[in-house]
Amino acid sequence: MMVVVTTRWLDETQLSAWVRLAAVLELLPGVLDSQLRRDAGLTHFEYYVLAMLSEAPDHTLRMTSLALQTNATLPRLSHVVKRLEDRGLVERFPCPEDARATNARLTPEGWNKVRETAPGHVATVRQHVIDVLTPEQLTQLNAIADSILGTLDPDGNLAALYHRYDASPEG
Amino acid sequence: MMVVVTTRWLDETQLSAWVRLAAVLELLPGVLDSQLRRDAGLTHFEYYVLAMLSEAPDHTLRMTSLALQTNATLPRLSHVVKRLEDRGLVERFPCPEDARATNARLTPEGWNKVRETAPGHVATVRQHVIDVLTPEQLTQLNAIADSILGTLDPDGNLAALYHRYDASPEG
DNA sequence: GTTGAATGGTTGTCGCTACAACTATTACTG
DNA sequence: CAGTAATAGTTGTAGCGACAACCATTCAAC
Repeated sequence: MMVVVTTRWLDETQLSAWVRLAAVLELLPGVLDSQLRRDAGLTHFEYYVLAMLSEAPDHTLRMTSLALQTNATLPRLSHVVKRLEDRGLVERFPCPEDARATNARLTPEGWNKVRETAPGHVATVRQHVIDVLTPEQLTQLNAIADSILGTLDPDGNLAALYHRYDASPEG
Repeated sequence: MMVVVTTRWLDETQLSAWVRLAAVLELLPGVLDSQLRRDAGLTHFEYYVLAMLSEAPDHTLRMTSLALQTNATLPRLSHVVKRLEDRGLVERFPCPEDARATNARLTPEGWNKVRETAPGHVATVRQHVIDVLTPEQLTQLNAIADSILGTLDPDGNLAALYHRYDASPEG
């Protein structure tokens, strides 16, 4: 028995929306990455890792949680954290409650790095996304991205983060 | 003289929209890549290259044009096309008009590959983007992505593409 | 309380991409 | 019509991420 499934192609509006979204997907990460590399010597992913830690209680997270929140595999995270550790931005220590687990904690230098780096990053996000959209469009984008994430990230693992980094001594 | 520039942080709506968009940026490419790797043995970028060629007159493009349309550096494209050539999906030949230039052309096998692969790719795009949005949202997304691309891709280099691949002998 | 399975991480290897260096052809400039 | 600059592309090297293999610890079963 031969089964033929006819493809539902995209109409003009659908195609147009997808092509544009695909272009954003292709270009925006590179722009964010370039700015961070240039101004802070950090990959976007490295910055993301530091930012997640800076939001966590005691600036500490278990590797597994961190991997989940950053959409990284454990091996990848392990490599990245090792490099950040070599640079003195993060430190690792065994988790007291579970001897299998490892905690990653921001060092004071790492915390400073995040606070120094955040403004430039936010400015870039503003320049290319926030400030080119109307308040109405921002609301729409919220709903649109939310719908898309419904299938991509049903548990909302990546929804944390992106707070403010004030100049106050205590975060 | 010391200059202090106070950062304009994001308000709640802005932050929410950005976090969600960032999550989509992080997750969607992986999903597209996985499907293509699994079902066609192609990277998303490789598929993109083949797709661009399939849209071009005579299924042929100069390396530079192809690089521009796919947002790739020339070295990267050179490596990728070499691999595709080894697999028999693409062939390279010197450009008649300019002896410096190289043309890349889809082979019949490459053209078949694109037509075989397109339906699954479109289905994935539908599943995660098109079909989870209302027609109204698709229109909104069009305008939003357009605004963002205004700063990212002012010349519209990536705006081509994503047509249909019918079963008819001639494309 | 052992045994087997599941969890939490690390390390090693391969493939892909960025960057730099290089070659070859064409376009400017006087 | 030289000589220089700009364009078009390839190749080599280094770094990052995916995947597999591996070790250690905890949990589950009986």
